[in-house]
Amino acid sequence: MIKLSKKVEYAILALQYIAENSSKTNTAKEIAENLTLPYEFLSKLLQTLMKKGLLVSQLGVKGGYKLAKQISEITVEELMNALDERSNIVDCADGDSNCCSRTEICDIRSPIMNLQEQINNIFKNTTIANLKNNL
Amino acid sequence: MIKLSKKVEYAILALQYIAENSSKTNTAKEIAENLTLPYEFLSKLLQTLMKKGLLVSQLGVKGGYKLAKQISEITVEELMNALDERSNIVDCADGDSNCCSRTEICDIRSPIMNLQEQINNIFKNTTIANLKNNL
DNA sequence: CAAAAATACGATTATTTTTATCCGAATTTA
DNA sequence: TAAATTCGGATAAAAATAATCGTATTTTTG
Repeated sequence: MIKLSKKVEYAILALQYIAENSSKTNTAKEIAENLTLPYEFLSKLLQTLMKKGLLVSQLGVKGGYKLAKQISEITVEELMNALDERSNIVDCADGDSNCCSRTEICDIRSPIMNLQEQINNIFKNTTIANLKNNL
Repeated sequence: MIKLSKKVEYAILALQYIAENSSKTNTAKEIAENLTLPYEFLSKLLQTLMKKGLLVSQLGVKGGYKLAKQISEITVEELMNALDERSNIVDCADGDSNCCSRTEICDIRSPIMNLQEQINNIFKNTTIANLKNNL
């Protein structure tokens, strides 16, 4: 619980890899091999990032991916939003007021939402570029 | 992802309930009924909290649970530790240096650990008493 | 133009984690 | 001794996560 999914973890590594090799287009295969990540899974994930505007892709031979924006401009929050629908720490944090049977008497909702915001702020204030050693 | 487990959610509600009824011992059944939580599940959970020293239990008829310490003295971090083994956002954050094949070249480990600490601080600075409306 | 190297996309499967339940034993009170 | 309760182990069900498969489409290159 309270953990990053493999998707997010792999994506961070992949984005950093692409950033380091920004002079060329990087194929999913090459990235997977160099980072020792499952190709098919990574491939899906890159496609998602492309659709969400974090990557630009080129089809066909000589195809691959490039960054659509600098990794210093991509926050962890943005990445998580791109890869997963929700990042709510509790179900009712997403605005569904009838998420649980005790909604009317639920005393913890608003303070939990506050916790949520604090966590979001951390992810909002951390970029993919920040998540690297030896800066 | 990045969400509180039901265990933690139910435990927060239960601890607050017990705090509000601290003059008596509260049975798992009563708590479950009043909060509309699954009895068996809650029951297990309370037993765990007892073993971890957050609750005191009394066996037999007239048995039940009481707080072992004030909810203003129980942090969310303490509760999560009591209920779940780990609260690491990534697997390798728990000190296992061979958790992934890319450990030696993994650039993101230390910054991720930093993220981890920031999140832990939030949970460390929030008590169960804090997680209540209208304080 | 044909073959090869890629991404694109939908479906499906496998694995793990989370949530929930069942049952029998031990304890305490009345 | 019966009832109400916690205790503890095992198991099951459900959900989420992770991974794979197969096929189509696009593009380059020989």
